[in-house]
Amino acid sequence: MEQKAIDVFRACIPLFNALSDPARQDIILLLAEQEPLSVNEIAEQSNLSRPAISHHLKIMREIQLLQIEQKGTQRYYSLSLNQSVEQLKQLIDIVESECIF
Amino acid sequence: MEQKAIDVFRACIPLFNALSDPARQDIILLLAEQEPLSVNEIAEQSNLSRPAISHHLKIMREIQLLQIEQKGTQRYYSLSLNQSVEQLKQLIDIVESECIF
DNA sequence: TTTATATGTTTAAATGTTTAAACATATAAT
DNA sequence: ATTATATGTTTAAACATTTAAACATATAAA
Repeated sequence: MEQKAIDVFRACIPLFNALSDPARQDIILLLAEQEPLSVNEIAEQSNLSRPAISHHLKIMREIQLLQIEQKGTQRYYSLSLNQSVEQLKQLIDIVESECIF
Repeated sequence: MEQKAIDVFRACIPLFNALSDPARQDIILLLAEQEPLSVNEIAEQSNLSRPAISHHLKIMREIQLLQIEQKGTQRYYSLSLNQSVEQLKQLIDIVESECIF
Protein backbone atom coordinates (compact mmCIF):
# COMPACT_ATOMS: atom_id res chain seq x y z
CA MET A 1 0.00 0.00 0.00
CA GLU A 2 1.44 3.29 -1.06
CA GLN A 3 1.35 6.42 1.05
CA LYS A 4 -0.94 8.02 -1.50
CA ALA A 5 -3.63 5.40 -0.92
CA ILE A 6 -3.46 6.07 2.81
CA ASP A 7 -3.72 9.82 2.21
CA VAL A 8 -6.73 9.48 -0.08
CA PHE A 9 -8.44 7.18 2.42
CA ARG A 10 -7.80 9.61 5.29
CA ALA A 11 -8.85 12.61 3.25
CA CYS A 12 -12.27 11.04 2.72
CA ILE A 13 -13.08 10.89 6.45
CA PRO A 14 -14.78 14.34 6.64
CA LEU A 15 -16.87 13.47 3.58
CA PHE A 16 -17.88 10.08 4.99
CA ASN A 17 -18.79 11.79 8.24
CA ALA A 18 -20.88 14.42 6.49
CA LEU A 19 -22.72 11.84 4.41
CA SER A 20 -23.33 9.36 7.22
CA ASP A 21 -25.99 11.52 8.89
CA PRO A 22 -29.64 11.17 7.76
CA ALA A 23 -30.42 14.82 8.57
CA ARG A 24 -27.59 15.96 6.30
CA GLN A 25 -28.63 13.53 3.57
CA ASP A 26 -32.14 15.01 3.79
CA ILE A 27 -30.74 18.50 3.28
CA ILE A 28 -28.76 17.32 0.25
CA LEU A 29 -31.81 15.60 -1.23
CA LEU A 30 -33.93 18.68 -0.60
CA LEU A 31 -31.39 20.91 -2.34
CA ALA A 32 -31.23 18.47 -5.25
CA GLU A 33 -34.96 19.15 -5.72
CA GLN A 34 -35.08 22.88 -5.08
CA GLU A 35 -32.02 25.03 -5.27
CA PRO A 36 -30.98 27.41 -3.83
CA LEU A 37 -32.65 27.56 -0.40
CA SER A 38 -32.08 29.70 2.69
CA VAL A 39 -31.60 28.30 6.19
CA ASN A 40 -35.16 29.21 7.11
CA GLU A 41 -36.59 27.62 3.98
CA ILE A 42 -34.71 24.41 4.73
CA ALA A 43 -35.78 24.46 8.40
CA GLU A 44 -39.43 24.97 7.37
CA GLN A 45 -39.33 21.76 5.33
CA SER A 46 -37.60 19.84 8.11
CA ASN A 47 -38.60 18.70 11.58
CA LEU A 48 -35.34 20.00 13.02
CA SER A 49 -34.87 23.47 14.48
CA ARG A 50 -33.20 26.26 12.55
CA PRO A 51 -30.04 26.13 14.73
CA ALA A 52 -29.77 22.39 14.11
CA ILE A 53 -30.08 22.92 10.36
CA SER A 54 -27.52 25.72 10.58
CA HIS A 55 -25.15 23.35 12.37
CA HIS A 56 -25.46 20.67 9.69
CA LEU A 57 -25.06 23.24 6.93
CA LYS A 58 -21.83 24.38 8.56
CA ILE A 59 -20.42 20.84 8.54
CA MET A 60 -21.23 20.51 4.85
CA ARG A 61 -19.94 23.99 4.03
CA GLU A 62 -16.60 23.16 5.67
CA ILE A 63 -15.95 20.33 3.22
CA GLN A 64 -17.22 22.42 0.29
CA LEU A 65 -20.19 20.18 -0.28
CA LEU A 66 -22.34 23.32 -0.31
CA GLN A 67 -21.87 26.78 -1.70
CA ILE A 68 -23.44 30.02 -0.50
CA GLU A 69 -24.89 32.94 -2.38
CA GLN A 70 -25.50 35.89 -0.10
CA LYS A 71 -28.50 38.06 -0.98
CA GLY A 72 -28.94 40.89 1.48
CA THR A 73 -29.45 39.30 4.87
CA GLN A 74 -30.24 35.88 3.44
CA ARG A 75 -27.81 33.14 2.51
CA TYR A 76 -28.89 30.82 -0.24
CA TYR A 77 -27.37 27.36 -0.16
CA SER A 78 -26.89 25.09 -3.12
CA LEU A 79 -25.07 21.85 -3.79
CA SER A 80 -21.49 21.74 -4.95
CA LEU A 81 -20.98 18.02 -5.45
CA ASN A 82 -18.27 17.86 -8.09
CA GLN A 83 -15.28 17.94 -5.77
CA SER A 84 -16.69 15.30 -3.43
CA VAL A 85 -17.67 13.04 -6.30
CA GLU A 86 -14.13 13.31 -7.67
CA GLN A 87 -12.79 12.40 -4.24
CA LEU A 88 -14.95 9.27 -4.13
CA LYS A 89 -13.92 8.32 -7.66
CA GLN A 90 -10.28 8.69 -6.71
CA LEU A 91 -10.80 6.42 -3.71
CA ILE A 92 -12.53 3.81 -5.84
CA ASP A 93 -9.70 3.89 -8.40
CA ILE A 94 -7.07 3.36 -5.72
CA VAL A 95 -9.03 0.62 -3.97
CA GLU A 96 -9.58 -1.19 -7.26
CA SER A 97 -5.94 -0.99 -8.27
CA GLU A 98 -4.36 -1.73 -4.89
CA CYS A 99 -6.83 -3.59 -2.67
CA ILE A 100 -8.96 -5.85 -4.84
CA PHE A 101 -7.35 -9.02 -6.14
CA MET B 1 -35.30 13.14 -7.12
CA GLU B 2 -36.56 9.61 -7.44
CA GLN B 3 -37.21 7.30 -4.55
CA LYS B 4 -34.39 5.09 -5.78
CA ALA B 5 -31.85 7.86 -5.29
CA ILE B 6 -33.05 8.32 -1.73
CA ASP B 7 -32.80 4.58 -1.10
CA VAL B 8 -29.27 4.34 -2.49
CA PHE B 9 -28.22 7.35 -0.43
CA ARG B 10 -29.72 5.87 2.75
CA ALA B 11 -28.27 2.43 2.05
CA CYS B 12 -24.78 3.92 2.05
CA ILE B 13 -25.02 5.20 5.63
CA PRO B 14 -23.61 2.05 7.31
CA LEU B 15 -20.72 2.04 4.82
CA PHE B 16 -19.97 5.74 5.38
CA ASN B 17 -20.09 5.13 9.11
CA ALA B 18 -17.71 2.19 8.88
CA LEU B 19 -15.25 4.11 6.71
CA SER B 20 -15.34 7.35 8.70
CA ASP B 21 -13.33 5.92 11.61
CA PRO B 22 -9.49 6.09 11.48
CA ALA B 23 -9.12 2.90 13.53
CA ARG B 24 -11.25 1.00 11.02
CA GLN B 25 -9.40 2.54 8.09
CA ASP B 26 -6.15 1.36 9.69
CA ILE B 27 -7.49 -2.17 9.90
CA ILE B 28 -8.52 -2.06 6.23
CA LEU B 29 -5.10 -0.72 5.20
CA LEU B 30 -3.37 -3.36 7.29
CA LEU B 31 -5.42 -6.13 5.68
CA ALA B 32 -4.67 -4.68 2.24
CA GLU B 33 -0.99 -5.31 3.04
CA GLN B 34 -1.18 -8.67 4.78
CA GLU B 35 -4.15 -10.90 4.42
CA PRO B 36 -5.64 -12.79 6.16
CA LEU B 37 -5.00 -11.82 9.79
CA SER B 38 -6.48 -12.97 13.10
CA VAL B 39 -7.86 -10.60 15.75
CA ASN B 40 -4.72 -11.04 17.84
CA GLU B 41 -2.42 -10.39 14.90
CA ILE B 42 -4.30 -7.18 14.10
CA ALA B 43 -4.29 -6.09 17.76
CA GLU B 44 -0.52 -6.71 17.97
CA GLN B 45 0.06 -4.26 15.12
CA SER B 46 -2.28 -1.67 16.60
CA ASN B 47 -2.24 0.52 19.69
CA LEU B 48 -5.83 -0.44 20.49
CA SER B 49 -6.84 -3.29 22.76
CA ARG B 50 -7.99 -6.64 21.39
CA PRO B 51 -11.63 -6.04 22.45
CA ALA B 52 -11.58 -2.67 20.69
CA ILE B 53 -10.25 -4.30 17.52
CA SER B 54 -12.87 -7.03 17.85
CA HIS B 55 -15.55 -4.36 18.13
CA HIS B 56 -14.43 -2.59 14.96
CA LEU B 57 -14.14 -5.90 13.09
CA LYS B 58 -17.74 -6.66 14.03
CA ILE B 59 -18.95 -3.36 12.58
CA MET B 60 -17.14 -4.08 9.32
CA ARG B 61 -18.29 -7.71 9.26
CA GLU B 62 -21.91 -6.60 9.58
CA ILE B 63 -21.76 -4.67 6.33
CA GLN B 64 -19.81 -7.46 4.62
CA LEU B 65 -16.71 -5.35 4.25
CA LEU B 66 -14.75 -8.26 5.76
CA GLN B 67 -14.95 -12.00 5.39
CA ILE B 68 -13.90 -14.65 7.90
CA GLU B 69 -12.10 -17.93 7.47
CA GLN B 70 -12.24 -20.02 10.63
CA LYS B 71 -9.20 -22.22 11.31
CA GLY B 72 -9.56 -24.12 14.56
CA THR B 73 -9.95 -21.56 17.29
CA GLN B 74 -8.69 -18.70 15.17
CA ARG B 75 -10.66 -16.49 12.82
CA TYR B 76 -8.79 -15.06 9.90
CA TYR B 77 -10.12 -11.82 8.50
CA SER B 78 -9.69 -10.58 4.97
CA LEU B 79 -11.13 -7.77 2.89
CA SER B 80 -14.23 -8.17 0.80
CA LEU B 81 -14.45 -4.81 -0.91
CA ASN B 82 -16.33 -5.59 -4.12
CA GLN B 83 -19.83 -5.09 -2.79
CA SER B 84 -19.01 -1.80 -1.05
CA VAL B 85 -17.17 -0.47 -4.09
CA GLU B 86 -20.22 -1.29 -6.23
CA GLN B 87 -22.41 0.54 -3.74
CA LEU B 88 -20.24 3.66 -4.00
CA LYS B 89 -20.24 3.44 -7.79
CA GLN B 90 -24.02 3.23 -7.79
CA LEU B 91 -24.21 6.32 -5.59
CA ILE B 92 -21.86 8.25 -7.87
CA ASP B 93 -23.92 7.27 -10.93
CA ILE B 94 -27.13 8.49 -9.35
CA VAL B 95 -25.60 11.71 -8.04
CA GLU B 96 -24.10 12.46 -11.45
CA SER B 97 -27.36 11.80 -13.30
CA GLU B 98 -29.74 13.46 -10.85
CA CYS B 99 -27.89 16.00 -8.73
CA ILE B 100 -25.17 17.57 -10.82
CA PHE B 101 -26.22 20.14 -13.38
C1' DT C 1 -11.63 -34.31 31.82
C1' DT C 2 -8.60 -30.51 32.56
C1' DT C 3 -5.86 -26.79 30.91
C1' DA C 4 -4.48 -23.38 27.63
C1' DT C 5 -5.45 -20.42 23.83
C1' DA C 6 -8.30 -17.54 20.73
C1' DT C 7 -12.21 -15.07 20.41
C1' DG C 8 -16.58 -12.69 21.39
C1' DT C 9 -19.77 -10.12 24.74
C1' DT C 10 -21.15 -7.31 28.53
C1' DT C 11 -20.44 -3.38 31.30
C1' DA C 12 -19.06 1.04 32.87
C1' DA C 13 -16.38 5.12 32.12
C1' DA C 14 -14.70 8.54 28.97
C1' DT C 15 -15.41 10.92 24.97
C1' DG C 16 -17.78 12.89 21.10
C1' DT C 17 -22.14 14.26 18.61
C1' DT C 18 -26.57 16.24 18.17
C1' DT C 19 -30.05 19.22 19.56
C1' DA C 20 -32.63 23.44 21.00
C1' DA C 21 -32.66 27.54 23.92
C1' DA C 22 -30.55 31.80 24.66
C1' DC C 23 -27.56 35.13 22.98
C1' DA C 24 -24.91 37.84 19.45
C1' DT C 25 -24.23 39.84 14.84
C1' DA C 26 -25.40 41.93 10.70
C1' DT C 27 -28.25 43.72 6.96
C1' DA C 28 -32.53 46.17 5.51
C1' DA C 29 -36.42 49.03 6.21
C1' DT C 30 -38.88 52.61 8.70
C1' DA D 1 -31.27 55.95 15.15
C1' DT D 2 -34.57 52.30 15.84
C1' DT D 3 -36.86 48.22 14.68
C1' DA D 4 -37.45 43.91 12.27
C1' DT D 5 -35.60 40.00 9.96
C1' DA D 6 -32.16 36.45 8.78
C1' DT D 7 -28.44 34.14 10.30
C1' DG D 8 -24.61 32.34 13.11
C1' DT D 9 -22.57 31.00 17.82
C1' DT D 10 -22.41 29.50 22.49
C1' DT D 11 -24.01 26.54 25.98
C1' DA D 12 -25.98 22.78 28.39
C1' DA D 13 -28.56 18.59 28.15
C1' DA D 14 -29.60 14.29 25.85
C1' DC D 15 -27.82 10.80 23.27
C1' DA D 16 -24.53 7.81 20.89
C1' DT D 17 -19.88 5.99 20.29
C1' DT D 18 -15.58 4.29 21.75
C1' DT D 19 -12.68 2.07 24.81
C1' DA D 20 -10.72 -1.40 28.08
C1' DA D 21 -11.62 -4.45 31.99
C1' DA D 22 -14.00 -8.39 33.36
C1' DC D 23 -16.54 -12.23 32.05
C1' DA D 24 -18.21 -16.00 28.92
C1' DT D 25 -17.68 -19.32 25.12
C1' DA D 26 -15.50 -22.50 22.27
C1' DT D 27 -11.83 -25.19 20.15
C1' DA D 28 -7.44 -27.78 20.73
C1' DA D 29 -4.01 -30.14 23.26
C1' DA D 30 -2.34 -32.70 27.21
